[in-house]
Amino acid sequence: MARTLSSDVIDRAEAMFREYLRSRALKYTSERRTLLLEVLRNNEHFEAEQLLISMRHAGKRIAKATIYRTLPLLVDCGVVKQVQFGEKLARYEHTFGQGPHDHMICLRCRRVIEFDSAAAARLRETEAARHRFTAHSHRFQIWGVCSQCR
Amino acid sequence: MARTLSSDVIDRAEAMFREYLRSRALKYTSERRTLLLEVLRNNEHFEAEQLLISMRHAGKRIAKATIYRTLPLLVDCGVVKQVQFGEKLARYEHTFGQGPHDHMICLRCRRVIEFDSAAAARLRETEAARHRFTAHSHRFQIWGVCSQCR
DNA sequence: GTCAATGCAAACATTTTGCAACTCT
DNA sequence: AGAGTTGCAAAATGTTTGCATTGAC
Repeated sequence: MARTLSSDVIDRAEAMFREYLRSRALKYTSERRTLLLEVLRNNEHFEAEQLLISMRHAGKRIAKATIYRTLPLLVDCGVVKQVQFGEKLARYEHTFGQGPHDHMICLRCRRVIEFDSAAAARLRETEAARHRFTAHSHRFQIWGVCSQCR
Repeated sequence: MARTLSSDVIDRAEAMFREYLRSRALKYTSERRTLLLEVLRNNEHFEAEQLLISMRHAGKRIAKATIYRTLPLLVDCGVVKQVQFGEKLARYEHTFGQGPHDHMICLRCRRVIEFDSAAAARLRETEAARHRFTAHSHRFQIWGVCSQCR
């Protein structure tokens, strides 16, 4: 779940976030930095409430509203990606883990398996071209049963 | 949006729904039939609230709770599929339109373009096999800008 | 007649918003 | 100093639930 953070990742993420904020005349507050670090510590998929709880545990005070207001900024600057597994709540993952990937979700154990998305990205370009569409991103989710559950 | 319904579609959908209900000792009430017809009249993607409104317009009274309780049944019996475009609310589409397809969503105009999902289905089998996963379904969504918006 | 379904309103969960106090730049 | 940010609580959104009444089989 949490992992040791390489300072390299922190530096790159922080640079992206700061640059984004600066370009829009927004501020890099201590809450935003704290949240950024918390997000990077989460290797798995996380949600707003979870961030609040683990930050509280770590003794960092932050308002829920601030989390909800900051997450879109992190998405916008590319540090975080929204993933959604058909639930109502918003799930996120940071983009400094393994490379581009999509998700398989086991219907039995709810486990999420990540798989390389290179092929899906190629397919997306093919399909986009066919419809004169300019693709920016995609989401490919596969539901089924994982090997352990069979 | 709405269209002329072939009685063939109605018959097939009704058969699926009734059979499903019967097999679980559930009842085919007039509310459920009305909702089924309303769902079939929607060629585009729809949501719970929309169904309520158009039924009210047509003078059919139904409680919101009934809609929320019935939609999962329609999903379960295969008449309806849930599609989700990264919003919080649940969107659906009935399965009697064109064949299996996935969606491209224009970020500018929000238009949704459907495209044949045969290639995506093949890719899903390839990826599933690679991870010893048994795929049941998938969702492939592409975000970008449509031809009209460029 | 029985068991499930309905309507209604209240409860819920998640996310958004208004506003006064505060803090980066 | 000033514009953007925070925290808090209230509001909004979408969905679920409890319960008395109604209706399908």
